[in-house]
Amino acid sequence: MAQLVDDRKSATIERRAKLFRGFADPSRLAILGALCNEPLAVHELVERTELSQPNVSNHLRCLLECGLVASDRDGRFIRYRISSPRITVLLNDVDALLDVVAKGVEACDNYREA
Amino acid sequence: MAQLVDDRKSATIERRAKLFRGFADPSRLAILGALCNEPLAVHELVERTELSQPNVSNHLRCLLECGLVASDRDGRFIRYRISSPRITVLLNDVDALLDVVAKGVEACDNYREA
DNA sequence: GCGCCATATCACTCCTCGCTGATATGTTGT
DNA sequence: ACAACATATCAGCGAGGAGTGATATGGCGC
Repeated sequence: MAQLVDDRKSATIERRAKLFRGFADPSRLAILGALCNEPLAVHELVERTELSQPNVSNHLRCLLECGLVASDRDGRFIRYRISSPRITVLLNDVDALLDVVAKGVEACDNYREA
Repeated sequence: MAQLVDDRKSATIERRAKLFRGFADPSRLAILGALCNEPLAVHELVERTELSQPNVSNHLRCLLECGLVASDRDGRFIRYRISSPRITVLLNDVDALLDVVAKGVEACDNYREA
């Protein structure tokens, strides 16, 4: 039983970690940030994020698989949009937390200065 | 000016990404999760998370530098606590988002099955 | 002061993930 | 059907970071 609880707990933690990893990349954040304003096609995302096209496509595939974005075909374009307003909520709360800890986060050199 | 805006925007993105990376690790999530309930000393965290002591200390240093946790000396113990309730808010947001996308996240194999 | 416990630090290895460059698939007009 | 554009896929490279083991520091009681 204790084991069962542990398993459930760690399963939750693993899921959380995996979801956080989805957000823990500047390229994906740039894409999600752009999509929070309006749905966009891939080539539009390439323009705005200044990332390479394969790079954007790769990230979109990941985000799509994870269910963080959805896609609709529109002629030869494929238009992507965020799948849930909860994503926007999450990003806003991160900014709120950054209001408090931004200095520390920037100073922390345990991983590379972005 | 456009350049300035770009710089500001990308600086925001980099900060967000760095903060997300802080949360994007099962060990740190286990530590933060435990601390959300009550302040704990290092050896207590070691017991509950079943991580090695150096490992816990390393993560705590990082979390401390980032300002996500705070510490108080208490005799020979050092008691750690989360620094802001916004962290709890953020973790709740993630769980809320997981309610929607959990299946997709687990299925996504672009990064390793936690 | 000495041993003990609590915590921190460091060097090292391994693994994961992001980016690139080339190429494939698909869709639309003519 | 062909040319042009939009998007997806894949192999390979390179870097960042997590964990371990050994060791150092620091406070406490006897």
